[in-house]
Amino acid sequence: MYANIIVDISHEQLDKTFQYHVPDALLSQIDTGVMVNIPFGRGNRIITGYVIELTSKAEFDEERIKDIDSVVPNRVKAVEDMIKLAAWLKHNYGGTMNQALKTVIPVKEKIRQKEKKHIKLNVTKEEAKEFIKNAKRKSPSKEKLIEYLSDREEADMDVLKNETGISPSTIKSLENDGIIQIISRQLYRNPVKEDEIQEDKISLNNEQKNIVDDFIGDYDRGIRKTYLIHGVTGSGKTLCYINMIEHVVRQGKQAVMLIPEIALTFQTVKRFYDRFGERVSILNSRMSKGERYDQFLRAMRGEIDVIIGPRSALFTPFSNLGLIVIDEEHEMAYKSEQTPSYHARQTAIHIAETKNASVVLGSATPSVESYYNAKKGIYKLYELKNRAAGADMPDVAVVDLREELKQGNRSIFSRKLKELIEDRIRKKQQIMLFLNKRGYAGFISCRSCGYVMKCPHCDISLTSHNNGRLVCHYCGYQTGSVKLCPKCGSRYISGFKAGTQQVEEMLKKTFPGIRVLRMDMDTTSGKDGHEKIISEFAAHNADVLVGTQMIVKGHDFPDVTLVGVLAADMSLYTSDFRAGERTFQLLVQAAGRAGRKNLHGDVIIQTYTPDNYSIVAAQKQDYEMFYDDEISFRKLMGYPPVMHMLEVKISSKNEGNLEKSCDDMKKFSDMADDKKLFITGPVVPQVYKLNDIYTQVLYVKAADYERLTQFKDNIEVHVKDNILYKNVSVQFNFD
DNA sequence: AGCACGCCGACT
DNA sequence: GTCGGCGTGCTC
Repeated sequence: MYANIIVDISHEQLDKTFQYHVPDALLSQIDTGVMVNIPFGRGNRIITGYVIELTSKAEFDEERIKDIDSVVPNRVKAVEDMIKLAAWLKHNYGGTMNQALKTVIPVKEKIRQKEKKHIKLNVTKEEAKEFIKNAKRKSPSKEKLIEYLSDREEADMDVLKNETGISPSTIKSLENDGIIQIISRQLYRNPVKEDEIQEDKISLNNEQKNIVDDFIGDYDRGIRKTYLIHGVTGSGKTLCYINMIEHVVRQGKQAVMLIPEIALTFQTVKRFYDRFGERVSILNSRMSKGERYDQFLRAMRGEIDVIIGPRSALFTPFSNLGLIVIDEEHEMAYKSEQTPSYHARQTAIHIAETKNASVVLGSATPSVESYYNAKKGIYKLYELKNRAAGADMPDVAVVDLREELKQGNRSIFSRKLKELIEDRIRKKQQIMLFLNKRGYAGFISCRSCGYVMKCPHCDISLTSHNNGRLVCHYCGYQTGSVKLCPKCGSRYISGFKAGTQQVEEMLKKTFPGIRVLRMDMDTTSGKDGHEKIISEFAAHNADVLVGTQMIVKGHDFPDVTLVGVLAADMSLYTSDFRAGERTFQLLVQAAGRAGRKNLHGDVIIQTYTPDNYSIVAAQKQDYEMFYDDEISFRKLMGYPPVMHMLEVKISSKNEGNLEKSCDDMKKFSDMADDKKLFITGPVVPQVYKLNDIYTQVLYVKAADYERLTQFKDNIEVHVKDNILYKNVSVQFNFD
């Protein structure tokens, strides 16, 4: 038996696995994650490493494989758990063990940044120079180093190496001579700090109290399971989470609170600080890797009880985890886009099982998966049906844009929306307009021949921006505007659908004097662009906020009493099986922005397809109705959660290679005779070419999830070291 | 990272 | 001819 081991040395060049032989005597003690002592290097000095994989096959010159020396006693359990978790990720989502480890453990190079090494003279300049003079032999390198150090108090090791080119062995040698001193210093990075701590004394209302009490009852009886809180926007889910977490923390356990990145508002953070003070920590994408690594260490040392962060916060090494909360659990952000493409919900439930913790999911529009599981009794379902502050639900109206066109209204604002906008301006209340599209005028097409301007690298339509240039959103490719159709030469080539910029211009034209703020990828690219726009709008520096998805998520503006969805269909047209679900979620969330205090809210949904069930259900704000329609569609088509689905992405820069491997991949279709697997493809997806990389996709469906992971394993084995797959990458995406 | 190998200039 | 400094490359 052999063990693949990662060496516990923080250096990039050693960031790979080494294979060791497991002596029979240790066989019973060795397992994935176990920390071992191994002989390493020419001198066979003993160092520590972690077993990440066991295999019977030697993948290295057998003559040169050494034996594991021993198992380390009193090991750090947290790290072993992390490695086991990485192995689980690899098994369930594919990819290599190294990729899995990197998602779970902060990458090594960050450790180097944390421990900055400095050197300084241990003796006076004169003594040092004397030493060199009296040395038996000349040593120019040492002299250079002493010269360098004479000029300054102390020197940064990295800088010194860069500037003088002095090698480590010179430094080492001088240290042995006692002339210099090497100091490694821990760099401290302080996480976000809140100055004023105010007690959040808002008490739970009855609905919330019932839920929290029931959860606490379960918890104290030792019941650990997954809960789903289905609560309308503004029903006070966060307050429930805080109370649940508090209960768990009081028992000396720790909690993870996951939030979709964009929803991490200052308000939410503050509420947690108010309750838990310094023992809360925050992770976010703007933090440096080093800062994140510090949070990792603080958690490991037991300095914090609660961590709030995006999906990666799941991997915080708590010693006694008691609860994982996932807010807005339906969000797509919980699914990783890189290999291993794990889903935070599924992973959280797995972690909770291994650590004897509970999971609480919360959403106003639960994912179909979660609701399905709740209905089947796998999760416990809690409902919050009322808005906490007592505000009533807004009125939602659907406007048929086809009808508007028939009546001769060719503007992007329906008559009803226009009327309400005027009304709100008069009342000095605020308006949000939501458009699921970025840029000035969407794609450019020829009205004569139908030709669409596309990116030569990505095969997707180019978007026209205000400056007249055409831009590819995927790769950033740019080109000048076109006057004549490149295909038929017609002059009738122009923009098609409205973008946020155009909406802004139309607003200014239609409602003279209106103050508009726009929030989309273009205006928030700056450092604090996002917050700046939010706070300006909150301060009433504008009447209307126009934006894409990001405006419908998480921000509360008490004076917004009108929300307009300009073209609800846009998200319906993306071609994946979750399009309906996403549209419903967006519409409900958009609607949730209207009328939060004691002001009544109105929501206008403009659409070309008013009969679509997602839109009808959104208009009624009826989740059950949406769910029933959606789940029968999923059942009919065999989509998740009823069946499970695996997407195998085969991609390559070389179109020929891709073609060959896809041909080869077809033979896996034969496995479909197995009756439990349904395989289609490989097929060419909508985006065939992206950043000069060609992709084809194979879809596999099965009722049993494990069948899919088996299938994935088969493919991984088949592809490995197969010349047909040279320069071809294969990636997996479950459900 | 840390060690040993081996080149090369300096000293005997 | 030998010794020691110092850069380089490898580690299952």
